[in-house]
Amino acid sequence: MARRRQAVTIRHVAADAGVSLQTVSRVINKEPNVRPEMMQRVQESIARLGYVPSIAAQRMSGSRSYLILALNDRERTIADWRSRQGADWVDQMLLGGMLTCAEHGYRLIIELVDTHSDHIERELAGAIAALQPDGVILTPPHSENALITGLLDRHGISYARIGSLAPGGFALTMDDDNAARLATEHLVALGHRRIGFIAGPSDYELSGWRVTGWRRAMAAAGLATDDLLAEGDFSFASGRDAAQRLLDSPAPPSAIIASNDQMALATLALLRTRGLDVPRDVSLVSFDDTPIVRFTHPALTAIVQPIAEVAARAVELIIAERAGRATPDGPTVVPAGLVVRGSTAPPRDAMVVEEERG
Amino acid sequence: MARRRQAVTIRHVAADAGVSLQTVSRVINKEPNVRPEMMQRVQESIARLGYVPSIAAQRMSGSRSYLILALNDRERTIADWRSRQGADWVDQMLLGGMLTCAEHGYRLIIELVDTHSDHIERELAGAIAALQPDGVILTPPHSENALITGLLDRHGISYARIGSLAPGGFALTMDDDNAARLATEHLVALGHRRIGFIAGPSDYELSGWRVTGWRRAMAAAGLATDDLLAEGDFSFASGRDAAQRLLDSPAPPSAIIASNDQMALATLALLRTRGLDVPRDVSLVSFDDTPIVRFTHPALTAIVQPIAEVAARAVELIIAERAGRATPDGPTVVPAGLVVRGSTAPPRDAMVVEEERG
DNA sequence: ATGAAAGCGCTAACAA
DNA sequence: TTGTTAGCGCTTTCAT
Repeated sequence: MARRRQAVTIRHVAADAGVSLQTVSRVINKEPNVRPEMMQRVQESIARLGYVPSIAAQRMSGSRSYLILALNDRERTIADWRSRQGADWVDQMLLGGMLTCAEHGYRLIIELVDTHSDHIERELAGAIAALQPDGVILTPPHSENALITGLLDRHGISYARIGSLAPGGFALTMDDDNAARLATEHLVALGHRRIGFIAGPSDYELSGWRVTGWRRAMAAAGLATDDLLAEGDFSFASGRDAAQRLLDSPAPPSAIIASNDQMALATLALLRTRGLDVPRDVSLVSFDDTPIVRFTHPALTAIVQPIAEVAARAVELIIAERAGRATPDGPTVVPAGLVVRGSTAPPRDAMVVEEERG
Repeated sequence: MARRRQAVTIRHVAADAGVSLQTVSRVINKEPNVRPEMMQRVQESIARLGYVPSIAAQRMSGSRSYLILALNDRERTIADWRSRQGADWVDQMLLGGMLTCAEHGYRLIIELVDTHSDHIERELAGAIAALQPDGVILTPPHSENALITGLLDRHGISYARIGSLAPGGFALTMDDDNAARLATEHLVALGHRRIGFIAGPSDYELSGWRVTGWRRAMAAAGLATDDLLAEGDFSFASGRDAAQRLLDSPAPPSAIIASNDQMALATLALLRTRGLDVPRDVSLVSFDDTPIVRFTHPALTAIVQPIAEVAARAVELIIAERAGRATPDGPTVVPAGLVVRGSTAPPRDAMVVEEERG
């Protein structure tokens, strides 16, 4: 294989336009101090020759690599891919992040990192040394990882943390407390009074926010939350256990909100096993709205996480900072939504009351 | 932002080990002509300093960028991501391709390209100029695109074509004809004699292979295929139309094989609309085995496409070629499998016969 | 507002 | 087997 060189370089453009390399560079980088007529002449040459700057060369001399790294948990991501259960977190990140990158001439590279802390610094340091990314997007459960943020701070690489409100970098959330409130209010409006909540693990900061949202909405409706909270770890098995605890309590809930899809599916399966109908006997709301919850029977009412949009915003923040544009001080909150499907209905007793009335 | 430089460069390593830059370079690239003791000394320095070569610099001087591009159809990919129907093609590509890349120090970058031919050359030429990838993986329907392969040939970039048997680059298939044969034989073994086939669009070469596999298996079983073939374009709507044609024929099939999941789901929905039970009245087999077909009622018997493995093999072929290792001449065929679920059963008449016997 | 020179980190070609 | 030299394509100084 011959040594591969750039077909068209800045040199060709400079020669074609009859200007110096610098002028071309200035045009490429939209720098000031170029007369409009010069700029146009150069841009015409660029278009005519089909010139595209080499990212490698830009990185070599300048400070930009036009690369943004999206860090995802290795174990969980690979497990999701292998199990083919329809989790589409990475796809949604790509949808929002990659397309937004493309708009600005950047590329998004998915990078998997081990949670195990021995590896994490070496791995990330290696990726940084190899790629010299202009920015890094952190996703749960790494958004709060001080080892990671410390490393990035030391390297002067800007980063965005999805699902975090901590200072340092750009914090973005998907409005978790509000989302839980939405789900709770939906059930309250249907007439439910005992609404159980299956929380996620506490190493995800957003788990707490969701509990808070549920608690607040319950309190606002004058409802108690004692004995109505169970914690899982986002896995199917833990969801089943949590649901079991809720259902076995002296006064079981007439509706359950699960903090993610796997735990909601586990709850659905358990309810079916016990001969309980959804939504007639128990209503069920899921977080995430990954593809599969549309295909269960009944399809699940779910909180829609705006993953694509939050990824897009994260990219925009990183690029804006590098471009020297103003960026917000506080966290960016992208609102979540609620999709009502077949798994929520008025509780049994409420229906009886209605029937008695009628 | 300060001009960001490499923290540890080849220079530091050379100084630390007391050798020349070139010797370090040779060790990094596993080149010959380095004494084992030298090599070890250098490797120790590399480990101690935590040195990782800059991909940008490697690309600048050498011929390798350690980047592999995976080309996917823009429109279809974005539609899949947005619709959140569980299509996990990209995930499976990442699972196989990215992890294999990582093993060899490469990175996989997903690149979306427009099918529209005006754009395709400019876009790809731009991506090549910007990234100078060491290899490109083509996926259907671009695997056979002469505009693309011509451009890659001219640039001397090695490429792999998934779902193609054409010469030029590395051809890989997922054993489509055999897969269709498997599905057909499964139905034949259950006692079906009229097995309908919904083909994919003809711009996907693999559509034809699947039809061939079905035809051969039918012929081998002594069964006719007249009036049992309908063509769709992989979309839900086209699947419904095709299923309609099959079911409205004078002698409708007792089993249907659909060339992808969307068309299978459409067939399932149509059958339900017509009050036909799956699998009691009609058996149904899908291609692809994307996540959702496990959650339909009944779950669908499906051909499992080894997307991850074929992506892994594609990456390996590209890397092997660049490393000067031997590569196979012919196409690489990765076998597909069949997962039997609830959508296939003996046909009604066969059951009647059995009942009469019993 | 424009240009010339220096060098980023690394490897290919050549020399020793 | 090892080291030296000359760039790769671009952006940063610093001149003009």
